[in-house]
Amino acid sequence: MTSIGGVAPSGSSGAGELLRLMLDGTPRTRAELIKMTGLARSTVGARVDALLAAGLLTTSGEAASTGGRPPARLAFNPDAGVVIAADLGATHALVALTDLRGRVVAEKALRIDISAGPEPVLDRVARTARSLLSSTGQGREHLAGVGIGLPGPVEHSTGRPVLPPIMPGWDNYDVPGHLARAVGGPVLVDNDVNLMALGEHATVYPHVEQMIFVKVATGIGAGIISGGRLHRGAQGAAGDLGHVAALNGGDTPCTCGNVGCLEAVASGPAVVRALRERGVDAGDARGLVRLAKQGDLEAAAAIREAGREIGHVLATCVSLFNPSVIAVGGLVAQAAESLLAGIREIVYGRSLPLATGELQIVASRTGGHAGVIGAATMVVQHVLSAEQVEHHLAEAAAG
Amino acid sequence: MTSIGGVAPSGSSGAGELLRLMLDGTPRTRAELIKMTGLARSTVGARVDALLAAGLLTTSGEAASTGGRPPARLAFNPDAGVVIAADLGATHALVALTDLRGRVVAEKALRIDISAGPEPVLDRVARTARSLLSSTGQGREHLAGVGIGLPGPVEHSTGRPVLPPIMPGWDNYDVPGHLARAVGGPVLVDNDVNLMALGEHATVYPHVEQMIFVKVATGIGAGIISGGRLHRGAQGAAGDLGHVAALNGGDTPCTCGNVGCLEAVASGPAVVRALRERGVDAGDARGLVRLAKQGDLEAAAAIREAGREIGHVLATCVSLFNPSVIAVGGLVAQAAESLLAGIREIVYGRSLPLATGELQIVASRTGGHAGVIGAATMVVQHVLSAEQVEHHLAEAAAG
DNA sequence: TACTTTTGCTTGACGGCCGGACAAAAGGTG
DNA sequence: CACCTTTTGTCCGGCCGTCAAGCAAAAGTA
Repeated sequence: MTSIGGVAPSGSSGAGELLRLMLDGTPRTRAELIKMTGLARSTVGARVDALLAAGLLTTSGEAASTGGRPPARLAFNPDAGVVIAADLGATHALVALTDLRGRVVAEKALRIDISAGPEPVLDRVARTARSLLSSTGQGREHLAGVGIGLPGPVEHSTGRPVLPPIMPGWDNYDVPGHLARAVGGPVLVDNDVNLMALGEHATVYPHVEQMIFVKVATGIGAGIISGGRLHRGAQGAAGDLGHVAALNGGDTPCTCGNVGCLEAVASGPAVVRALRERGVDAGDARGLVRLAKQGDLEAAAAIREAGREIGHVLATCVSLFNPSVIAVGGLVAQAAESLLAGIREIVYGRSLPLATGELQIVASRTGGHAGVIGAATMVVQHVLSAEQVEHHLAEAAAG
Repeated sequence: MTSIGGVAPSGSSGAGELLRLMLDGTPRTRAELIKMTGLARSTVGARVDALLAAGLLTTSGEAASTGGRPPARLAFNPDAGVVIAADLGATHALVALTDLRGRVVAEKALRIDISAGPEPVLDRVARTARSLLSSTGQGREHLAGVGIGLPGPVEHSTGRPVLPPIMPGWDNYDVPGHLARAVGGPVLVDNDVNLMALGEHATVYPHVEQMIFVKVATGIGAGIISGGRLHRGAQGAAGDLGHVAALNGGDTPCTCGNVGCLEAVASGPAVVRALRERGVDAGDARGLVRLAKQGDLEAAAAIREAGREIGHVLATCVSLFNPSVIAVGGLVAQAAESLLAGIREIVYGRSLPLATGELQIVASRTGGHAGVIGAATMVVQHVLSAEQVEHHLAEAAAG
């Protein structure tokens, strides 16, 4: 397996591609793999051996015999490594340890102040990550990588925030360098909403090619899956729906300095404000959701009205993008019925039948964990890419 | 080269990938190819030989000597085959014969009536295609393929129109089957605006990853390039901007049955109508453009106002998509200054700096040929994909 | 017990790619 | 003119991955 000529061998083992077939989690027999890949028995046997030796595959019982020796079932082994996944907001952070399937094994919520700057915040995240690793008995050699979502635009290829509006001191900071030193492994960074989209897509809609994930909380943002892959845009700024002009935005001032932004009329704080003007004091967004869940009609109506405003923007997105699924998450989406009702009312009424015919508008199913699940998914997709697996196996064989 | 076991050989020659490097048109020496690919001299030599034998590469002079034998320059040979490209509108069609670079060699404009149904229209296109082939002395053996753009949604994988609003009788019609029988070769079909986006991208912005092409004519539509590839959407309905709600759409009735659509206030006919209400009769969209080019202030103002309406919708698209380029084409865009001014005014004023910082909003450079160039590009990208080239070379070696 | 099915392992063959070697081509230099 | 340098074009032996085929073992069914 060691490369003789020093040049990368072009006829690589191909075990990585075989592993990718198994990443959906369904166990398969060797015979099924032979059928799926079209490879020879001997080839599949050799690749399965390599993956079993690396611990990336395990045997999981036997299938029913059809008259002879029962075939052994092979399955992807999600415990071949662990991932540290973190989802950072303005005031809260969630740090989790997941398996290679993106399932949360252990987690810890932190109160943070993102405006304190990158060093103190990332140091606390790193400490929490190390304690999660040691409390679950995982050494650093089991760590496959670290994924982290930040509440602002990120240049994914470098892992650096770019001009984030609510993260003073973070602009162009080397997040991967810091976390690699403090925790280890490859470190991948992205915008938090992008990761929520990635997580929702990977765990709930793996076969959907086009979808939009909308987060409605303090801000409003969207993550876009195009052709089964995350669409990040030219500057990593795609999905920034918060500062689109709302239909009835009027002169409502927005934190961005402009007026009439969607975020100024349909975000959590905006709905709380609108409700206060009607004489109902919900306190904050959390209180708003509580009221709505208790059946308060005023709160439900206000949330539904926000849904309509969001729906007008999403109608344009539907016409432009033609997704099959719109998933809505974020704190306000916990009062899902009202919000979805408002969104659906406008989107289905306003878009063309061809685009809405097979469109589902649904609540997020990953709930509050969408961010960390997405961060873990991002790491797993990187680490278990065909090239990375080939590389790993080659090193294991050489060492 | 013939496959012994009947199974596709996985260790294929790889000449296709080498050809892909040459598709940008720049001539290169063998030494440069060796550096770029990292392959051995002998391997590059063998692949170049195969491509030279197939006519896909040609030698194009010598480079400067650095003291010894001057290296021979190799270049992609765009005359290794021809493509029939057709762009169909409601009343006009353009049929062209292009080389493998997408350059139009010969063309013919037709008056058609798309509502006459697929058979008579496609038969006329096919007759024109055959006459273009014979008049340029090209036999069917030189035909690499046929590409055709239709004014409605198309399921690209099957080449069948899906519920097209202005093409009665075309729904689910087997366009590729008909044209393959009547002309020959592989036949690829797509929406006309998608093809305009593809053509503009391939010929003017080949390295741009995210862009939007907007066509403003009788209707308004957009083609989207995401990650360097065409984004078609879940039902092939992506980019349908014409029936998005315009900001000042009011109750203006639209042909789709809804009110306030962008197409109802900013398309060519809509601007002509608005102008007539101000007492200026431009006749049709062509007359409108003529007036604007002659310096008529009323016409320019009306077009600019249409640009503003389009700009409001595009501002949302920019926030959602974060493209690097928006190219504007179609008949009305021939009065580019006024239209672009209106679009820029709103988009740059309304979107966030991060998204607009490197955004170019420009007029289409492919002009009236965008559609056929895109159709040709679609065929070339298919025919010269690595797999197709491998296949072609293998057959040539076997036969 | 005989048969079937699946696995694990081995063997011979083939094709792609590598590295090296050598001749030819084309220009510069003494 | 002879000689050197650089690059190309071509050939050859060898390595590696894959394939097809075969055989023994395992484990269940008839």
